[in-house]
Amino acid sequence: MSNGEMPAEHAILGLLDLDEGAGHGYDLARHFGEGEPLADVIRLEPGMLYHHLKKLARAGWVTSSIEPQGIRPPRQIYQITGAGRAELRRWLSEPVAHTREIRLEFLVKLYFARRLDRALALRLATEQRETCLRLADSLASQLAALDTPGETVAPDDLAFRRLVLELRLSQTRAAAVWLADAAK
Amino acid sequence: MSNGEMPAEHAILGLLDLDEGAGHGYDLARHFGEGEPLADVIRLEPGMLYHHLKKLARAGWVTSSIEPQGIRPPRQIYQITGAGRAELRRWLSEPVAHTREIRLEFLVKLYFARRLDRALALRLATEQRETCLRLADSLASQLAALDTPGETVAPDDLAFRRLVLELRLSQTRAAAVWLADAAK
DNA sequence: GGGATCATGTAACAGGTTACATGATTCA
DNA sequence: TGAATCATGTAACCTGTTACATGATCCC
Repeated sequence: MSNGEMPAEHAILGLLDLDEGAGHGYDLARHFGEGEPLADVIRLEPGMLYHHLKKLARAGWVTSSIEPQGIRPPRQIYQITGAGRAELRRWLSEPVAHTREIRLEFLVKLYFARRLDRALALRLATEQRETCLRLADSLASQLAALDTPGETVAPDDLAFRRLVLELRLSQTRAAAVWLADAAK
Repeated sequence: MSNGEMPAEHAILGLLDLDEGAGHGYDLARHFGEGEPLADVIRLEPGMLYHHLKKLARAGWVTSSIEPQGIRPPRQIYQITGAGRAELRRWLSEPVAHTREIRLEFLVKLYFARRLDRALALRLATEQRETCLRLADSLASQLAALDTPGETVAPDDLAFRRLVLELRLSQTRAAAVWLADAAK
């Protein structure tokens, strides 16, 4: 679990929290469909959604109860718990560790932080930017270290390594610039 | 399978092709270990490596034979086939479709293209850059379309959508700039 | 004697995709 | 008559991660 902290599960928690703390699967699924802002960021098929709801229940972050509907099929109503809310806040307050996680996980965090608590969203974006800047520094020094050779490396390998680091650096810097804007 | 065309399998094909067309699992595994240029780009644990070798054999891209070693355990020697070489070339000549695939899949392509055929590497990087520029155009026009409102959207949703598109655009443009350098 | 190296894997688990099953109801 | 909506899921499959199993030999 080094990598990626279940953005889908937390998105479900976030949706429940926004929607007065309760909802059912079919209803939640609509938020991931065509035209919804979250659909541009994370995809979630019904199968996985119901799977995640059960996982959240096992973790104690939601509870469920059945609501009969008369003619229509009965609904499983999921209710976010105190522990669920605490977990959501914890998750929303932590920036992601890697540049590649910005596109999906960070954007999901940002979406919910913006609706739940504007100040939290600003703090999140600011800290994410600082994380990126630290990463950029590290990449820049790795790049510099390539030119002061310790062992002899094949020149072709060296050129390729430089390309890899330059790509990572440029992506990370671009993210930092964008984050300065997102933190407004 | 909309997404990502098995970079690990193709990396194995590429290693076999570089190494006179043949090799065994343990030997291939070393190329993904500490300090190797590919290790910065793609991770491949032994378990998955052996799994991929069997898949490649089922696809007809490699054949295998056992080489007894006397005292040491016998080796499964894998040999790339004509079909395997053709598949490798096809894969190496196609840029990736999405910006997020540049970091892993495109870099693997670039690594092998550079060692196998310099002209191919330049063509690949150039076409990848053009793909990125087209994507950037599309994102820019989606951004512009946000300001000419068809339906009424919540202003908060609109701001979030703009952020998402701006992030994708900045990442794609950064990749295009880097690719101009990589195509030299 | 203990750990690294050689060499090939299996097992368990986590996450995700695609497709399908059910069965009533409303709408064109 | 047929499609879409409501509502919940299962099944099969693929990719990937972590950890372990085997058993000899080489090196400190």
